[in-house]
Amino acid sequence: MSASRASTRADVARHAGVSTAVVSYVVNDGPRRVAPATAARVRAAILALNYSPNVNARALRTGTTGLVGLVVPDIANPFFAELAQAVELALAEHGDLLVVADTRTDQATERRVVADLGRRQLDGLLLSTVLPPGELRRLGQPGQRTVLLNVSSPFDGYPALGPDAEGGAYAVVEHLVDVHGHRSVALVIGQSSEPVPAPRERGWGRVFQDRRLPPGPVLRTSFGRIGGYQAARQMLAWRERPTAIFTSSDEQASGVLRALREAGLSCPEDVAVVSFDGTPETEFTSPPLTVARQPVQAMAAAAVTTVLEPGPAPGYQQFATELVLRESCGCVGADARKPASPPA
Amino acid sequence: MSASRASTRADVARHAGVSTAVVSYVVNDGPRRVAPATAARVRAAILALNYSPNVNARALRTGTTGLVGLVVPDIANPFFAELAQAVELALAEHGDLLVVADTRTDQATERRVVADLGRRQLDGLLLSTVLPPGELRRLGQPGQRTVLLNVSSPFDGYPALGPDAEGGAYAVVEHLVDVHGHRSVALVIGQSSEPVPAPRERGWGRVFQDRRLPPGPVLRTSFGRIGGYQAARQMLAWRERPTAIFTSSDEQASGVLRALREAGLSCPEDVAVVSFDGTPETEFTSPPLTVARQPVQAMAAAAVTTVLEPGPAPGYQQFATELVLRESCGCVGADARKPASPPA
DNA sequence: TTGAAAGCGCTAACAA
DNA sequence: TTGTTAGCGCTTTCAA
Repeated sequence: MSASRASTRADVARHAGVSTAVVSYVVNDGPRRVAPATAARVRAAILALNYSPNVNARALRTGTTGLVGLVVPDIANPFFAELAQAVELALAEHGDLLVVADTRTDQATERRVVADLGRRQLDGLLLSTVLPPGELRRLGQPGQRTVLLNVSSPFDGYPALGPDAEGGAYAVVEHLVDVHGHRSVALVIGQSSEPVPAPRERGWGRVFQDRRLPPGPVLRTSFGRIGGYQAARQMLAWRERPTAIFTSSDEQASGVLRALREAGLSCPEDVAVVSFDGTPETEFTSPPLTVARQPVQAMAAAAVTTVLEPGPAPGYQQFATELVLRESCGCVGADARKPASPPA
Repeated sequence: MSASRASTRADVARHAGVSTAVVSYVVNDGPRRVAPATAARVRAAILALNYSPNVNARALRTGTTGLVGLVVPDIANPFFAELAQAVELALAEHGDLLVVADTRTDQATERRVVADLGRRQLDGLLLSTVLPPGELRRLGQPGQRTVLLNVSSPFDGYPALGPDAEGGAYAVVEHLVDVHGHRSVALVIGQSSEPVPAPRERGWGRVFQDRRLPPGPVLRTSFGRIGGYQAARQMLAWRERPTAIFTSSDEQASGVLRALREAGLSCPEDVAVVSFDGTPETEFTSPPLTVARQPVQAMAAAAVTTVLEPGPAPGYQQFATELVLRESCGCVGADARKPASPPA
């Protein structure tokens, strides 16, 4: 209502009878010391005038904005939503703000967005990319420090971090094979832009390699729920349907579960399902999902530290996933919980 | 790697043999006209020097940052994640960036966050508040235009928008009563800080009022999955358990569904469940949920227009929800889809 | 059509 | 311990 013009440090200086430098020292708690009495007067003036520093002016002067960007393929995907939340929390502890950009898993959009943010003088950029590695390298160094998120191996030229996707996939598929006796596990995985098989695929494949078993079928589809749903429908139409499915994301698993249900099949009795991510909703699906859970909090904290910390960037930080056993693999009280289902 | 210092408009001016003003005219396409030949020279220089304007300097000069804040209680809640995505998309079309802040449904955190963002010279603030209305009013006018999101009635002092929550709740509960013949519907709703009953509660209540029926039981709990789960567990322990449940959020419904399943009850046969929000995952729950769906895209677009558009702020904009009928109320092919379940 | 220059609010080097 | 002041890079008025 009031404030026809916000007060500036000059107003405060005048009001307190000091110089603007002193105001600055008080506001920033340095770099010079200020006499307690003077400081008190300045603080009183700040309160009286309801002064708050102009962030843009400071940014112009210091070259730092207190803003960190996060670029993700799909913020509505529970995994990225959880990641964004964790990153925001970690940033808040540093007094920094989170700028979110969503690329809709589209390469062109990502190019535009990254170029855009590169021009913005953010203090750092956290990037979960869908661009092929080669192109990313050609991106050159944008103004700010960039950390790659959600990658599963060292990435030349950038600090990077992510889950041990191969290990996580191995563990959860191995569980299906060794504990539940499945001889074959179908893989539902997102379209990869890389020439090498994605880590989740490698982990899955290695389980069978190690046991000299033929790997199960591979279905490449989109990462979302629909992708999982379609992949499962396809498989259920086969003459010989798989007894177990490993999906590369929780959302795909959600789609698979729906397809199973529509087909009148029960999980885990008819088809076991396990997935990768372990977002909170996996505890609430029907049945609850056995997953390789990503340590989201830890990765977010590390990402923020890496992007904000001065000094030489660490190369690659890998995070172990956690195998969470629930009902969908056949482990926990699967029958006690389904008194309504027939003996089959 | 290179750029020991980014080039400035002065570098470009020198390179092109013009003044800095002309560079500015070219970059901003105004406010003065520039001779085509000159403009071409300037553009060449910009390319040659890989120049891009310093956003902070411009922000300082013009007082606008190209940043809009979004404050939500829980970005990991699928509804807010979807909202954030839609807002980001709408902002991107304006060339603006989204700053996200998460209050974890905590009033103290929200106070801090809003004060923080208020000092940041953002171009606008989109606020989904958990503060009591009175306090919000006392917040006074922050620097930027603030639009309240997710409110269901006019809010004195702020432009605001949100779903017709009362109408949506009414429609979905009415469906349960009129079409499926339930005489009583339990309400699972989030803790409200308001003295008046929340709109969703009013809509639910009015269904019974209109029919001179006693309303069903009310369970106040948290908005999340756990809240729904606990509320349902509680109800299932009652001597007479409800035949239908309306939850105030999809996440609560997810919790209810899990509790039902654990208790060996089937939905909708034993207990029907309907909810409010209609996030994408409700199509994938078991069974798929009948919901009052919020028009997220439309609300996000309106929010962005309202916060960015100059001129007098519109007062309150309300959006109708859409009744989406699926299986959880008992509507669609509920038996055709469950060939594995016994006749009961 | 273009150039010169003031000044946005702040920080920090330098002087006192 | 405090004051003075030069810019950070940009936009835009005013003059040419």
